[in-house]
Amino acid sequence: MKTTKKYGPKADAALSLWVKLARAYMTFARRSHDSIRSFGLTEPQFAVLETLGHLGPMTIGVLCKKQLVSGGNMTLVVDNLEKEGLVQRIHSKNDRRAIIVELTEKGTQLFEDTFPKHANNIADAASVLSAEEQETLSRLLKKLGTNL
Amino acid sequence: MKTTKKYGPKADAALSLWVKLARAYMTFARRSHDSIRSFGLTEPQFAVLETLGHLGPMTIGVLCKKQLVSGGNMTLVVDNLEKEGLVQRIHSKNDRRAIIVELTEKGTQLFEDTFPKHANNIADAASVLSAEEQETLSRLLKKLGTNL
DNA sequence: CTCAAATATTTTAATCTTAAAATATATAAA
DNA sequence: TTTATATATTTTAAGATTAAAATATTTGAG
Repeated sequence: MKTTKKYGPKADAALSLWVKLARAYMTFARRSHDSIRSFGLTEPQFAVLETLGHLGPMTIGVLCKKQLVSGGNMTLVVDNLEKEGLVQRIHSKNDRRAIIVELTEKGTQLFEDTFPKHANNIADAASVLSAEEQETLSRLLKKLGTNL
Repeated sequence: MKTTKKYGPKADAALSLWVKLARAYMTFARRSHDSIRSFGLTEPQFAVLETLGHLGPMTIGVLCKKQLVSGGNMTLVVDNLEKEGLVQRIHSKNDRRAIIVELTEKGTQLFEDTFPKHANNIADAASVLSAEEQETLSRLLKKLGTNL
């Protein structure tokens, strides 16, 4: 969306950048969303599956930090995955406040079946950019994300 | 999040890019969110205010397309803005199915009071990047978003 | 003129998301 | 040992988000 008003050149450029970042993210997320839905999961559920599949069991608090979501949200997402039999909650022996979440056999199977497809879908979506452009974009996004 | 498995160099690079895009977006959105909350609005509400403030009254369908959200969602967001007295729904004379949403006097005032502050906040958040880097990032994001 | 197809918005059900508060437990200071 | 502070997760309330279905209206083919 192009503003018709001016807020100064720096602000205008930053607003334009923010709009492009939001749109690129939302359209990329839409595409990711469509393929994940075909696995019978929502994106936040798939994100948890992916994190546990790649990094192994972890507490709900660590999942929250990695996914950048609140504890209240993660409780519900894990509830729904548990309901599907894809993960299980295990009380930590070291800290009785803490819950460790791990994939069940079923969850591991679903992750191994679906993630390569998802990876290919993501690669396809990114293929409009050359390898160099992807590297440049990654570097600038990382720099942008660091300040915030 | 760095994957420990390999899905092929192209897929790995694309996955890494997607993670960085998602993180940059979410941390930027977090910052935007914090300043908008101080205006007593949520981000989707502010997005509607901003769109109507810059571009003038428009139908709910057009708002949906610009904001990349569903009709069910927009109905609720506009409901809440209406409840706050910031917008009003007007039945279109040209098409009795269509509803035109426009800012009230109160909504216009709030938009004019808050948007410059928001613009400055966005400029500040983007300032970690030079003007050239911002231009490069904008160009690559636009290219990425076009394919999707 | 009639009717099928398309469109605009709303409604419904389910999931996601946050902030704040509550509960239980761990940690560290006194 | 006691108590204040911090931490982990859950609960609550409210708003956001989608997909699908429903309702009302418009458009265009026959």
